[in-house]
Amino acid sequence: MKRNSRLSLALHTLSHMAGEPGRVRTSADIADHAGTNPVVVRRVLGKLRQAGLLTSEKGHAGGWQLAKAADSITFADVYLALDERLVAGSGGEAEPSHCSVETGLQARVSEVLHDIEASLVERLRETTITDVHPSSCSYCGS
Amino acid sequence: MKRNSRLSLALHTLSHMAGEPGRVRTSADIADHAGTNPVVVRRVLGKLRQAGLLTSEKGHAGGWQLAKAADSITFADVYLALDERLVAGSGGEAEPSHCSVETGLQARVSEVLHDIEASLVERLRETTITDVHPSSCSYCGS
DNA sequence: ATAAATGCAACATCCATTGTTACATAGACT
DNA sequence: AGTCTATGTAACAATGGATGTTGCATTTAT
Repeated sequence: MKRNSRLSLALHTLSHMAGEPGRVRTSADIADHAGTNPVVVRRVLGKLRQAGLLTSEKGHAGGWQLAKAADSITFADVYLALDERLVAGSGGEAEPSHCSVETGLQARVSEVLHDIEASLVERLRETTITDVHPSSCSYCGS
Repeated sequence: MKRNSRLSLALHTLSHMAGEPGRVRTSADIADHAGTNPVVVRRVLGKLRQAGLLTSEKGHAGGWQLAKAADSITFADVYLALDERLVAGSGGEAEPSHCSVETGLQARVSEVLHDIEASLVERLRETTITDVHPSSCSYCGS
């Protein structure tokens, strides 16, 4: 895994689940397929569960599963569930500065970044999890 | 300094220069005002010089100054000169994956991020360096 | 010559993300 | 009950990118 990894991992996993909705997957299985660690998987998917996109069951035969129809989950839902900010600096406020140039600057830049972040979310809202599942998929068997 | 720092430093410095175009500033002066290090300043401003936005002179009485009119320098020029990518993952290609789901996913996400990056640049193109210089500025005296 | 500036390389520090280990807890099966 | 397998979570290690720092060569005005 490298960059953008939380969002990639989340979308990747959800997409596979969309291809085989009934199947319960363990974090170990998912981690193995994604080339990462079960704890990392649980961290990421835990956020999706908090957002109501997934359910998890503990104990024997436990694991993870979609909480709702795949075509009702958009990329934006996933993105927002993860608290990611792909637009650097679009969250958080500018530090106060004694310099009026700096202050005015930050205000302008922040405004632009905030707008761009919003339009990113709008774009992500156009795609659902079902939109990316190809006909040939060795993992889910479809 | 914290995050977004290269762009902030660049815009901040250029804005001050816009208020007093004739004045030559050393990297030490600039670093002092911005609360950072002269070497960092030279690194950042060096990129702006490569892009033709600034000139620098070595030796005694050397320093930095605008290479062209402040109102002909947009935020986009500065942003592009720095090779920053404020939209994470919008640059670089996806790593090849054995998994077709992953591949399709990356393609979609990359497309969106690329578009968003482009619209960020468009937004930045709307503002020039002169647009952020306030009437009261202790540093440049204007 | 000397002083003052940039240019640049090499290294150190910091910080966020990811990866790892360990363990408590919960549920299914015998 | 007891065991096995899973999640949940905390604590810590490793990694990587950005920033900060030091040192020195080079250039230029005095």
